[in-house]
Amino acid sequence: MLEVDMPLLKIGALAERIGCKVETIRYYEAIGILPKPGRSEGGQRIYNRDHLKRLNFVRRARNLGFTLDEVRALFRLVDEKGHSCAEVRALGRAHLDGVRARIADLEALEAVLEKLVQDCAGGTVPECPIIEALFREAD
Amino acid sequence: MLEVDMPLLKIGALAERIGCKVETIRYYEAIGILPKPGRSEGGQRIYNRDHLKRLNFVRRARNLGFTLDEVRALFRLVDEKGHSCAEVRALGRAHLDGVRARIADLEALEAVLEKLVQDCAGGTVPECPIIEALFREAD
DNA sequence: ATAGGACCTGTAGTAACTATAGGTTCAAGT
DNA sequence: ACTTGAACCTATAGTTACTACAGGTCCTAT
Repeated sequence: MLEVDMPLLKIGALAERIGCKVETIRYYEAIGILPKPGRSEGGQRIYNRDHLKRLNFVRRARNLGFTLDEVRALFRLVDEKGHSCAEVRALGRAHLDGVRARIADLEALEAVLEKLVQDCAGGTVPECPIIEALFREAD
Repeated sequence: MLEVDMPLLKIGALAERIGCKVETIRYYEAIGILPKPGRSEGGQRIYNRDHLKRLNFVRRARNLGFTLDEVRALFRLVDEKGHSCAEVRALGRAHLDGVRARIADLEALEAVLEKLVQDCAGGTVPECPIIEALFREAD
């Protein structure tokens, strides 16, 4: 019962389970996002349930748009005892603010592009309003 | 009247005029986005009105979220004779579609984050709903 | 004449991976 | 037991669009 009875995975199986590339897992290990796993006699990485959970955490957080630095911060909160849920929420809220700012930027851009594309009817390139708009305001 | 009577700028003045960094201009030249300018006797870059207009074009397009590859494509349409405005519009429309897709993604993400942050009340980290959500669905 | 700011080239660093090269280990089939 | 080939290993380079050095040269004003 040393470590048996839990699913031990090699890197390929882990990658498939999580739905990411093998290289990504090795990359996360190299930059210290994931702990170094044990190795087989031949030197191949062997992962246990903990690694699986952590990798899953990282991928879910990444899908929510958190940066790896933010993931690191989240892990610190999880691993060091004595942190409050409020601290986690603060990180989440800051991230949400960033997301909203990006949405606003993109929507402004969408409006400009929409107008540009609408104004562009037929004609030839020299009079194309999109090109005009891009060249405009130069000296 | 060889080339006099138009404002000749050194790289620093050009950068200031456009509002970008000197290094960015040299970078654009290195990757072939901007044509190589003339040089002074001492070897310093000398820019004319054409360079100014092109750099302005690049920066405006970048601000609208076009990639440098898209800018290259736009320049090709401008420089090669015989292209129609419709081709430009097609590029613009494709780009607009990309922007809209990104907005949709971010809005979905916003909804998830919003819910996560709302559910997170007080308590300690082990029971924090954000952390729970991130660890969940692992084996 | 000289000080120092602007310029030069070339290289490395950023984020978050992805891809390649060249070599080893493992598991299945004969 | 042996062989094949997939999966693994390390290390390095490439991606995007810049930014930031380091170490040296040029220009301009005093």
